[in-house]
This record gives sequence, structure tokens and C-alpha cells, in this order.
Amino acid sequence: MSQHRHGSTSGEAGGVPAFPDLPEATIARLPEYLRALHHLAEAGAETVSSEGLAAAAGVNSAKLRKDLSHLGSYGTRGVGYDIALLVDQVEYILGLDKNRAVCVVGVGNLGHALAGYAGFASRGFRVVALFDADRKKVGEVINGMAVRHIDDLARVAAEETLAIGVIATPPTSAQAVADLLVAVGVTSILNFAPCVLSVPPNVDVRKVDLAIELQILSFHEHRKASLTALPGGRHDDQEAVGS
Amino acid sequence: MSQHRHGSTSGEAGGVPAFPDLPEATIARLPEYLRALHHLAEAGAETVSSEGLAAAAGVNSAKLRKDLSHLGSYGTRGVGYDIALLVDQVEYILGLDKNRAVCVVGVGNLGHALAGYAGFASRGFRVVALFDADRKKVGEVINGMAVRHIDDLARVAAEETLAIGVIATPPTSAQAVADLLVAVGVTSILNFAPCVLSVPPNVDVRKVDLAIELQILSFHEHRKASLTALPGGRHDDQEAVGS
DNA sequence: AGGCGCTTGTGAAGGCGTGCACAAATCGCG
DNA sequence: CGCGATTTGTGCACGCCTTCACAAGCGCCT
Repeated sequence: MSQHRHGSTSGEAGGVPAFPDLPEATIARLPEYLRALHHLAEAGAETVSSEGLAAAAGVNSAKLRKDLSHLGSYGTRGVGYDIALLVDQVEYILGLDKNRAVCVVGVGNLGHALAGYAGFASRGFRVVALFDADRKKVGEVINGMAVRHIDDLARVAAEETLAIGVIATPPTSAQAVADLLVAVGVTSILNFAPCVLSVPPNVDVRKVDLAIELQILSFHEHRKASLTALPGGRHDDQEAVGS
Repeated sequence: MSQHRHGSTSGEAGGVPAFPDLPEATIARLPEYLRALHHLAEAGAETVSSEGLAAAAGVNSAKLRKDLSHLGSYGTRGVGYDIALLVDQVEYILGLDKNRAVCVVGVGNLGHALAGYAGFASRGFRVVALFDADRKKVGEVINGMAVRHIDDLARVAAEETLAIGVIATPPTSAQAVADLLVAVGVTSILNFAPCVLSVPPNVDVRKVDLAIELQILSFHEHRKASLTALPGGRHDDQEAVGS
């Protein structure tokens, strides 16, 4: 079993953080646990059982215990998990104590919303710059931030390390923007454009396609409709729509 | 194919086979394939090989072939897949020929963007109504559509069958909105609020949490940083688990 | 017609993730 | 101090998904 970090709080500069290689599925759930933990903490709870936290996060309790066990033993048998401790630990693992700088490229409908999205700031991210290729949009102020031309990207990146780039451009521009981001040192990209990006292997890309989500729902609608049309339609399955 | 069910001949509209039960992972990729197919079709291609389509969709070719094989044999060995035929087939499977009506609840930053998102209309979805609980927003016109009060939801649902409801409210209101949507017969929900919704088993919920995506990227940033921080030496991810 | 090259469709193997069931550990109380 | 109630941590089995590798099928060229 992996050991606790004895180096006390944060500060990985000195000791090797003994980074556990967590299963990808677990990583994807950690933010959900974190949100539930914050919610519980605000409600005044000190500890929480795996059952309780699992319910708040919408998962199975065994799965939650196994997930948390991957990052060490932070629970007490017979009692549960210390909420404050677990929050710190999960935030550390996710690197949320770094207050990472985010830039948004493409100030259309979606980029506009992202620039003002409160959910980012409240979770340890700072939107520090907005870019667009359209000079008519340059200078426009959104959420107290002026839109800059994409040509200024390198200049901004030189001033402050951009941890994450968000692409909210039309798909035709997305690859070019990705290339630009990579060129200035961004190694994590969140892509809202419906297209495949090709990037160097050390760069992580996550894609969010709103239309795809609707299409998946549409499929299930279609399936449900054709099942109820069939004689003896069974509908005992319960869906656990995941990632 | 060997998996065809010839048992029930209760044909639906026109010789369509009984609904194949596709793996969930396959369903999630079908929209991606569809997008790539449309792209290829616009470029003038008639057919495409699994290799080519896989590259355009950003997946492995073997996976693509297995996915497509689940919905029947629509390829020709030695040639590839007929693009037009495959487009029709995938669109049918996904139920995109139904031109489903979508409503958006919550006209904040994000809801505003969703109301105007062109990607919906271009893929067989019609945003037919916008709702908000804030009477100051009611009447505001977005993308040629007036925002209505949430109390009008039942009235709108009576006029037109709402296939999908999109929740873009603060998390505190999300459950109440979900209950309302379910009450008027909506059986598919796309939830942008960072919270867990509880709904009847026949209702599908998909969740999109933009902050979670950033947090997952943040984790990988953190991991990459701590790996490169290690002096090129030891890099054993093996845990010294005795016994 | 026959052979050759190309591509699909699929059996099989391996890996990953999930959920069960239970041992180990901790607290509270008599 | 010991015992029972409670809850974590985990070994194990199962099922889904991915990937490989290859036989089967198709078109084209000679």
C-alpha cells in the first residue's frame, strides 16, 4: 500500500510526491467527489461515510472506496472520511492548488459564455486572456477582460505561463489554433470545436462536443420509442450514463 | 449477421431490422463517425476505407470496423464503405431523422450560448423554447426566440412534444427543473449544472460539467510536471508491495 | 477465367473497470 | 478491558471493451 506523504502539506518541490498512477476512470470521478465534499463541508459536516459520499456523488459506494484507496488511506474504519483532509488531498492530487491560468480562444457564442463562466473561477482556475482572430471583436470587454487578437498569444504566454488553452473556434480554425497553443508551450487543451486535433504526444486534449451529447440522447430516445412499440416491451434496464 | 433477431417480424417503418443492442461505447462514437462522414461527403468522396474513416474520426481502424459491424454489413470488401449509405444508416440509428425538439432551461451565460449554438440546428435538433425563472429575463429575445417563464413549460409541452430538455440553471434549481421536465413527459435530459439529478429509471440523463474537464486536464498537468521534475533517474511505478 | 492485391468482418486474447463479499480496524460503552 | 457495532480497504470474479491477427470476400488486371 502506498504511504502517506509525511512531508506535510503541499510543497512538492522538495520531496517526490510519490505520484500514484491512478486509473483514468478514477481520475474522471475525483472532481465529482470533490464537488460533493465541498457541498458537505458547507453543510457543516466533519466526516462522511463512503455510503454518504457515494450518494452525494452519484456513484456506487464500493467504487468510491476503491477510488479513494488508490490515493492512500485517508479514512478511518468505523468512522468514515475526514472531509477537510480529503478535500485537501484530492485538490492536491488534481493540482488545483496551483490556481492555473486558462486562456480562451474564440469569442463566439460559446467562448463568450466560457469567459464569464463562474464555475471556472470557483474551482481554482483563472481565465486570464481571451483571443479572437476577428479584429472587429478585439477590444470588446467581456467580464472585465478585453479580447485580444490571436497574434498576441505569444506575448501573453511570455508574461504568464498558460496552463490550459480552451478552443471555442469554428472547426476550420481549430487545428491552427491548437498549433499556436502548442507552439507557445501549452500542454493541455480543452477543445469545443467538432473536429479531431492532432498534437504532439506530450499534449493532452480533451474534447467536449455538445451536439454529440444530444445525439447520444437521441439514440436512447429512438431506442425507447421502438421498444415501447414492440409487443411485450421490456424496460427493466436502468441507465447509468457515465462519461 | 449471426446476431440478427428474426423472431419478431413486427416490422416498424419499412423493413427496418429489430433494434440492435449496441454497446454503449459504440453509441458514443457513432456521432463522431457521422461528423467525419459528412466531412468526407462534402469533400466529394464516394467511399472510404475503415483506415481513412478511422483517421478522420480519431480512432483505431479495428475499433471502427467492429463498431460498424454491429449495425450490419454496410461495407464492401476490397473497396470500403459507401459514404452516403452509411450516413443514412447512422442517422437512422441515432434517430436524427426525427428533427427532435429541444428546450433550454436557464438563460444565463451558458444557456444563452446554447440557445444560439449553430451546432444543434445543423445536426437535426431544433431549439424550440427557452425558459427561465427570472421574470426580468422573460421576454428577452435570443436568436429570434423569446424567453418564456418556466411556468409556461407545461403549456409549451402540450403544443409540441419536447424530446430533450437542457438544464443550464444554477445547481440549486436543477433538481426542481428536472422534476418539472419529467412531469411534462421529457425523457432525455442534458444537464450542465454541477450536481447529481435523481430521475425515474426511464429517463436518461447525461451530464456535462465544464469545470470537471478542466480539473482532469489539471491533473495531467500536475502529473506531467512532477514527472519531468524528477531527475531523469529512477522512474519505477512499481509499488513495493510485500506479500 | 484465374490470380493478385486490397479491405472488411470477426474469433480470440488481454486489459480494464465494476461490484460483491468479507476480513481488518476503529470507536463507544458497559 | 473486552465486546459489539460500524465502516474501511481489498481480493476476487465477472463482463465489457480494445486490439491483434487473419480468413473471407470483392474488384481489377492480365
